[in-house]
Amino acid sequence: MSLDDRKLEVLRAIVEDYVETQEPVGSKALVDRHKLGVSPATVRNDMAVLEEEGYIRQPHTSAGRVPTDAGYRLFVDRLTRIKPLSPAERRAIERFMIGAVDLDDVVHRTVRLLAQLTRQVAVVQYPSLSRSAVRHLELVPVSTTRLMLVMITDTGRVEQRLVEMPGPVQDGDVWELRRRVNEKLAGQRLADTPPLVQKLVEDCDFERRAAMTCLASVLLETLVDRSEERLALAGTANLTRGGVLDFQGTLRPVLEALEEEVILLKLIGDLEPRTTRVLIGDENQIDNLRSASVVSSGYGPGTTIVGGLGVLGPTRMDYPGTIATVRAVARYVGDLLAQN
Amino acid sequence: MSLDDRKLEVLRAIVEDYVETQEPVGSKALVDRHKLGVSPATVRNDMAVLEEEGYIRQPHTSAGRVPTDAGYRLFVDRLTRIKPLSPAERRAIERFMIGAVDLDDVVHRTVRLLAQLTRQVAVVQYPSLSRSAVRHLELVPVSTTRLMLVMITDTGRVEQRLVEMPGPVQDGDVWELRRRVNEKLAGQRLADTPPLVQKLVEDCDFERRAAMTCLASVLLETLVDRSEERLALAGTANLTRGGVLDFQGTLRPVLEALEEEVILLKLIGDLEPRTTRVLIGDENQIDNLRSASVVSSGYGPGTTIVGGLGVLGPTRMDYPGTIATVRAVARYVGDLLAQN
DNA sequence: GCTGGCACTCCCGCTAATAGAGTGCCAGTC
DNA sequence: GACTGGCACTCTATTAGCGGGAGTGCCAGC
Repeated sequence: MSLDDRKLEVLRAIVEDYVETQEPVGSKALVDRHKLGVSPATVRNDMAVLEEEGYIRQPHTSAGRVPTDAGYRLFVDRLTRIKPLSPAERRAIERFMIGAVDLDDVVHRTVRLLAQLTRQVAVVQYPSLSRSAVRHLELVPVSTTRLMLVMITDTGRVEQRLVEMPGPVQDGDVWELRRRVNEKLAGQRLADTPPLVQKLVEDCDFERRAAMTCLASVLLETLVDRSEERLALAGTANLTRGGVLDFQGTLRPVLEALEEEVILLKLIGDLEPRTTRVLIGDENQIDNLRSASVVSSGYGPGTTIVGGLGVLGPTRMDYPGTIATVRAVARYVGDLLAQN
Repeated sequence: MSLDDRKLEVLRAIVEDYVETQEPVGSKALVDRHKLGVSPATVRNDMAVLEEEGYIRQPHTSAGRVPTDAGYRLFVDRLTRIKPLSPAERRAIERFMIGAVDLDDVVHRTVRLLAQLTRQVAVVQYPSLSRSAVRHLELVPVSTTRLMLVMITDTGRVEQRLVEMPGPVQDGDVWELRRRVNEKLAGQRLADTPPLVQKLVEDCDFERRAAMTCLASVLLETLVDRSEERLALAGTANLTRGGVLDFQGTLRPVLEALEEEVILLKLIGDLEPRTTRVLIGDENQIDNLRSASVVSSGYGPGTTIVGGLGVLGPTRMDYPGTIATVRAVARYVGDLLAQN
């Protein structure tokens, strides 16, 4: 038996009411609040079917119905009415972001904004290094045998790292190294650099070979492999909304998960351009976040993606609203980056 | 009536037991667990006095006693037996910190280490800019009219900021600006720079005056005033230990406070060299953290302080252990910085 | 295929009763 | 004078029992 239109309508009503009231919703309450044009008994029959199909369930016999993860899934995929952002929200975004002064600032403002608008936990990934291009590499001597390597990318990220040289380096050497490195790497996307770095060493004249090898290993190891991703987080206090009801009793597992960068990156990583992804319940594959949903989106100038951002909350969340907000913020940040 | 030795001993026993069991402690249990050499009745009399003096209280008639903030205060000030770190803990510190590769790494490892060892929320302040000295300033052209200003400090912090120039700048100009700025500011403590920056502008030849003015304003505004402090936070999941009993019901206010940089800075700021500060309950003057205590310490090379770090938990915390750990970690990080 | 009616189930909130822990006080002892 | 054992008292936490109510499933009728 397939689901006719009315059954879908019933499902939508259940989701909407449950999200709002946080209480199992019964047949009577449903017909009262929504003009379904049929009697409670009919709705009950529909509910029985929806339950059999796995879209809703009863916490216990003779309680109202609650959506299952599958129910939310169906709701998000087929029943979501696009909810345009209110003018107030649009204004809020602009007011919040205006005057952002550098990348750090943009990211911090964004994450706070998201947390505030959605009233959930927000996560913003810094522009990913591997998807950025090198704008300039700078070498600064900090002692006779140590250089500070500073990399500036086109997305505004600045990464630095100390390089321990094999022996004392002269100003002239630094100059030469800087010239060569920039010549080869400036303008290249980070992801494409490893072979170029390799080549740099090979092409180097003998006397600077050792120094360049040092530099190259730091370049490879640090700027590409390690610490490649950074994150900002905000709004953890929002987890306590809705009492202890969401997240089955304890926040502990959720808070633990939020401390793991790897987990967060997984949640908001691997996104398709121009789409907003919704992971419901254990779709996110993370044990600690069984009862959480994640709405995420990639951002970047134009249709490219340089990083991800998103929002985490209880499965019982306002999907249409959250999706709209996340999408709008992602777009706004992308435009902001495009201006640089 | 003053407190004789036995009464103090009773207070200590109460604090220790309560911290361990999280339950109000009664006279009988006390004499059983500690060899006080007197009968429960006697202890009860002592308790009555301690209560009158405000060091302990009863949650309700005929329950055991619980320490008040004043009780903890007395305990920390006069009754704390110094608890040396276990060899395992020492090893843990070293194992954790070894291989830290740059400042970011050091700070992140430190905050995680603290959270893990104390099983509380940990906060680490990045070396404060105002207490750092400029090691080098670098100017990197990113377009014809924009420079990236990068500042490297002796504490390892690297700050960068985009500077919008009044007009196109040539390589030679950049060179000259860089030379002048470094000549004047390198080696200076950040706190001392404002007048020097002022001087830089005044001493500048006419043709570069406009550019230098621009640069100077960014130097002042950004590197000294704004974003001067950064923080790392870890271990929020530890707030959920001890159920909902600590923090009177909700974590909400605590989580909210932890999101405010200003508040955190206040908690671990203004520290005396070589001391560990303990703020108990509302001694910290922050409404949201009435039922929290903070143990903090300054760190830095030698006896100087370049930043603060600390731990936040319920007033009912293991003070001797936490104090020892915080102190040890602060010292370790200080030594680490001294090596650079 | 929809509806009204009805019996049934189960949760929730209320009250009452009980056990237990701990106290304060007092009279007695060293 | 300080300490102790004994005792009555108070308050909490737990358990059990008992409607009220919301919601369901099913069935007969339209």
